[in-house]
This record gives sequence, structure tokens and C-alpha cells, in this order.
Amino acid sequence: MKKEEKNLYDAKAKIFKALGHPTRLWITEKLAQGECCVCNLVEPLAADFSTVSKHLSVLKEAGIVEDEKRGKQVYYSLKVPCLMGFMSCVEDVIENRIREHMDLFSSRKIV
Amino acid sequence: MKKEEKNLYDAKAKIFKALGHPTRLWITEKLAQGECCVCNLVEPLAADFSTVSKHLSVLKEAGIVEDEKRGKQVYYSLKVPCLMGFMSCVEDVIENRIREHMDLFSSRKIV
DNA sequence: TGGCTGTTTGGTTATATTGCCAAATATAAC
DNA sequence: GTTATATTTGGCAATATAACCAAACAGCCA
Repeated sequence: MKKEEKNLYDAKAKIFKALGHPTRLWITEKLAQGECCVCNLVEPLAADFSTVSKHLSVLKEAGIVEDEKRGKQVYYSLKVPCLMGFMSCVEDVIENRIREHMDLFSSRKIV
Repeated sequence: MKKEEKNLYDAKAKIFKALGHPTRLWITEKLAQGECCVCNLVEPLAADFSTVSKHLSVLKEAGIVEDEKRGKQVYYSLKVPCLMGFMSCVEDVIENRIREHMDLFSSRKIV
């Protein structure tokens, strides 16, 4: 990997990494349904305000979401809806994994 | 987030997390072009054999790649090609980010 | 101004990840 | 069997992440 190529992969990986946390993934999907202020994310996540805020800043830093202050509240929204098109593929991966585990389990029974 | 929902997001996040490392992302894209043995990945990555092997096991554990031993070598291949359809979206995110940085830069000049 | 609400930032601690080295394992060749 | 090659595993040190608490900040209202 050359230096330039390395930079590109660093940049791409950063986006995946940002999505690679259950809380951030949840937030991202939530925002796919429409903008939301921090205060409305805190409760369903049952996490500290500061924790949610930090997760949001990771997503923002990655270019996935954007924020807009309105009054006392900050509204976050999904900047790149195309990300969501990927979810069915991710779910396929999970289904495969489950299926394989089941195969493993049933073949054990047979043996 | 309920417990079940949490499990689903953990599972999904695991896949993103696996892709969230430049080396693993590079490997994934490489394997999208066709199967490859570990020995042929080590050189272009300029990393230790054991390092590459560990990255591959993360990808395998996530259900993204699969391996097949043939002789002395282990061949890895991409299990879910649909992942690659996502890359153009990821590149869009990066382009946006670059564009915004440039805007920031040029607006500074004006001010 | 002072206080209240929503949000971010800083600090700390616990935990996870990464990358290298050395050692273990597996398969092929001699 | 011994040796050589390909790969995985275990261990360790450096670094990065995550979550919470407390403190700072920003905007509104009395």
C-alpha cells in the first residue's frame, strides 16, 4: 500500500469505524427516519447525556451526520442516506452466520 | 433499546467494526477481486504475517470472508460481495468532507 | 442579572485493539 | 523422520475507546 492509498483507506475505514458501535449504529438508523435532538436520543439509549454527545461527535467527525443548533437544542440529521442501503446486506451477513451456527449445531447432533 | 434490539445492533456493529480498519478494508476490497492466499496479502501490506492473519480472522469471525485450506496455503475469499456496493457511498462521504474543508479554507481567505 | 435547560468538554478509569515477536501447528518435500 | 514453508496462536507493550462524573458553556426566561 502506497502512502496515498493508505490515506484513502484510513479515510474509508474511519467511516466504517464510526458505524462500528451499537449505539452509533442505532443513532444513525434513528436519524435515517428524520432529524432528532440530543435530548430525544438520550432516553431510549439509557445512556449519559455526555456519552450520547460524544457518539454524535464521532459520527459528525466522520461526515455521517450534521448538526444544527436551534434555540437551546441541537438537532442532528443523517447527511448521507445512501448508508442505509447497506443495511440489508449487513443483515444478510448476520443471517448467514446464524444459519451456519445452526448447521454446526445440527451436524453435532447427527454425529 | 431493548435487550433483543441491543443484540441485533451489536451484531450489525460487529460487521462495521471489522471493516473499520484500513488494513482489513484493503484486504476486503482485494478479495472482492478474487480469492487470495495469506502469503499474497502480506507483501503488499508490508505487515507481519501474524498481523495479517489476525486481521483475516477478525473478518472471518464477522462473517465477511471465508477460508479454505489447499495444500500449505489458506485461501481467503469474500463471502458477501454486496458489501462492495457500499463503497461508492463511502467515497461520497469522503468527497463531501474534502469539499467542506476546502470551503472552510476559502471562506477564511475571504474573511 | 440570575437561574434553568440542553449540550459539550475535560478528566479518570476500565477495557479493547493493534502490531510485533516468538513459539506452535500443519502440510509438503526430501 | 527431518526440514522447509505457510499459517495460526499466545504474549506483551503501546495506544485507542468507552462510559461516567463534574465542570464549563450557550441560549432562553423571569
